[in-house]
Amino acid sequence: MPRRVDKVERRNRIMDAAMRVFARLGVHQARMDDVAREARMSKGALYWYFRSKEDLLKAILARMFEPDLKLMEELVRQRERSAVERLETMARKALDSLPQMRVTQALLYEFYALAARTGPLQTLIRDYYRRYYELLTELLAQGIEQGELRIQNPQRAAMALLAQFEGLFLISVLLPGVDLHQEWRALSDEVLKRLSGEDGSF
Amino acid sequence: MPRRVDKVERRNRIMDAAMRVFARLGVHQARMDDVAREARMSKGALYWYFRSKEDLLKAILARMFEPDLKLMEELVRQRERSAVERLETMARKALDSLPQMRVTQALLYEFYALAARTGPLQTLIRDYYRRYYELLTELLAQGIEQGELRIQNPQRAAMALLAQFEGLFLISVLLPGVDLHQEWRALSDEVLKRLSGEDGSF
Amino acid sequence: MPRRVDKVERRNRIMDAAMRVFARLGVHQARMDDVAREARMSKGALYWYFRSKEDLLKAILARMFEPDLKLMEELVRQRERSAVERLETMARKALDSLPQMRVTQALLYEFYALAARTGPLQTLIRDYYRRYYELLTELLAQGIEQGELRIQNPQRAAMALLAQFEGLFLISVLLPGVDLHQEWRALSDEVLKRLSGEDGSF
Amino acid sequence: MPRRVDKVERRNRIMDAAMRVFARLGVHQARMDDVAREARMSKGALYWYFRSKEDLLKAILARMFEPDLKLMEELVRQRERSAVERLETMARKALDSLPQMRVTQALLYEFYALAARTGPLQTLIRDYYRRYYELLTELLAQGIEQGELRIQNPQRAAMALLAQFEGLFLISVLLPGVDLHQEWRALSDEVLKRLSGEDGSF
DNA sequence: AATGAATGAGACTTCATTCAT
DNA sequence: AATGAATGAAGTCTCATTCAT
Repeated sequence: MPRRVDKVERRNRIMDAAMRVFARLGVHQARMDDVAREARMSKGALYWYFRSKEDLLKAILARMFEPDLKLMEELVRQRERSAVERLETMARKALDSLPQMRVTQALLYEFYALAARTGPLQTLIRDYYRRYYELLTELLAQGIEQGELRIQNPQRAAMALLAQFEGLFLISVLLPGVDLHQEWRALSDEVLKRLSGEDGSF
Repeated sequence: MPRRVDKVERRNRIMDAAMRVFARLGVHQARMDDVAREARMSKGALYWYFRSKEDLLKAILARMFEPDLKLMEELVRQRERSAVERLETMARKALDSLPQMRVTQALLYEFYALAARTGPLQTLIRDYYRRYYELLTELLAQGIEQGELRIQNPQRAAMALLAQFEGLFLISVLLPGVDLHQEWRALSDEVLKRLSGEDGSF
Repeated sequence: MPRRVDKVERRNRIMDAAMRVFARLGVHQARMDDVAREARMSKGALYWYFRSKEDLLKAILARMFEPDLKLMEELVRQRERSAVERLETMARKALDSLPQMRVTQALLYEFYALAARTGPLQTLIRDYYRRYYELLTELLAQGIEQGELRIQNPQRAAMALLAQFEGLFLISVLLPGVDLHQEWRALSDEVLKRLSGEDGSF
Repeated sequence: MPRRVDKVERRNRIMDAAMRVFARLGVHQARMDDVAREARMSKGALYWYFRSKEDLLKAILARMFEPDLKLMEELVRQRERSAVERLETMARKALDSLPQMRVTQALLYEFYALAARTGPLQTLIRDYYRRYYELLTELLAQGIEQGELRIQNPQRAAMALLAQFEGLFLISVLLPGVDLHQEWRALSDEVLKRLSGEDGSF
């Protein structure tokens, strides 16, 4: 009767620790020793659950993106609901998760840097992002179809939306004084108004 | 009489090489050997012109940001010109430099990742960014003063502008299909219209 | 009443597996994990039956050499039989075991490499080999005594015999085309003839 | 004006050190640190001259085998000389190099163990050995042609010769008391006699 | 008796930096 | 000014062994 451990819990614990360490020191500067110490395990245990540092990084990436994708997929599926309402849900959830995003923001930009460079993670990150973009486009298309949204091109609108939120997020890193929470809410409100508004500014 | 080498030219050559290498491989993955080879020098020579890798990185950072700051400072100084015109100049210059930005985009995100993380470069990057933000705010303030711009808060408007352009830039990395040049122009046009427009959407 | 496992059978199973793995990968490159997998046990179980990897190796070594020694001891004891006949028996048994030797040939040379190097296994291997040599010498001495063999010095003859067979065996590793079985038989025949022949070429 | 060093001398110094260390501890047990210390260099310097441990091992292997091959090639080329005389030269040279062979004997068996096992060095070692075998065969063939040697099959004779000398060499490892020098000379004499003798015992 | 998990010393290799010329 | 060589700390990963159940 061997020692029983919850493999999933173990992997999550390591990923949690690694995210903190990676965010603090940067993916490359962080050593596996640091991760091990943060996870209160030996280095060897890390390698019991993850083949390599890169493997660990990929798992973290997946775990970061998948909940958002899941939410979007769910929202896109709810065709009976109004598109605007669903966009509001989305915006609210994003707002709620902002506090914990702060922790991983550094890590996120690390990932974006990786996305800009040919390498094993580039495709992965871009694939996640593209999927998110496609789902958002579909949601907007549904809104147009239902006559709720006064926009012409759901693809360009989706892109513009992503750009604005990503931009705000990035700015909050570069200009530390920015009150991300407040600006995010303001942007959400305005954008939702414009999407359904008559001026068709998207 | 020994030939005096042009120290500035030498430093620039090294920085050019380093930027290419850093953009290609990432700051951390790139070795000083790679930089030396790209610059067609010995590794030792690098250390004649730069104290360390970090020093080289800082110099590159400075050289990347300073022309933009110089331009902005110049524009802010030209109080006799219309603010909208000066913003147009700014937008056009940015558009012109887009092609070469592509090359160093990866490097830029590397810097942003560094900006998100406590460390010696964080302050430096944020300082540059803050300075740019302040100058843009001042330019907008001049526009308000001159009655050209129909916006309330030049600070928030500056932030929104930066966010939108940074956002678009980032999106173009994450969604490879995006035609950055075209989108950038479209965004510039729209934003300038909104800045001076009656709806006060900023 | 708990089922008692057969310790000896278990140890043999592990040794069999280890021999295959060691032969395939080399003693050093082979990991205890590999042995465990080959033996269809957990790694922990290995350590229930063997104190350490070295211990396992020693046990394998013993099990490889002892049957040959047993046979030789038995033959030496059969003083009533003709020496030539007994040598023939020996040669035939060796020939019969050639096919399975192929499997462990790599391992054998690993052992010989160890025998050439100061270390815990050196003495062990040399002791086995010396014992074998002594028994062969004794057998030859009996043959001389009985007037069957026309050789002067049983020690040198024993050494020469061993050298020739070991040499052939080694050559068959280094020159893959060699038909070991055929050459071995030819050598046996010739050597037996020369041992009892008139020319005293040993 | 950079520091000038003799790269060849440097490589040789490292190889000398590595041979001593490998022979003493075994290829796998020996660490690159050990080699570095023995060569009185830093570990980094080792990697300046050799890409990897395996690379170093290959270079050593080449340096061990090539002089013997060179000698054989030279002898085979000297068609005007009697084959027996040339074989005598060969035997004498081998005898002369015996003392230093002692040092690398352990290493040699390490190599033979590698030759018995699938891997990057197997082909290399076998190729050297095969070349040596072919050259010896050719030399014997010349001897037959010139009517000096009374043997039928130069290939089998070459194989038998190699087997006998390799066997003796191996035995001297396994039975430490053997006087290798004396036995080697005795074997050489006898073999040369038999090669040219009338009994055609090869 | 046996297992799956965990440990941690240590292996090879890399690379920013320094040195001798 | 510049070079090729050298250094050595540190990084990732491995693996014999031990542990808790």
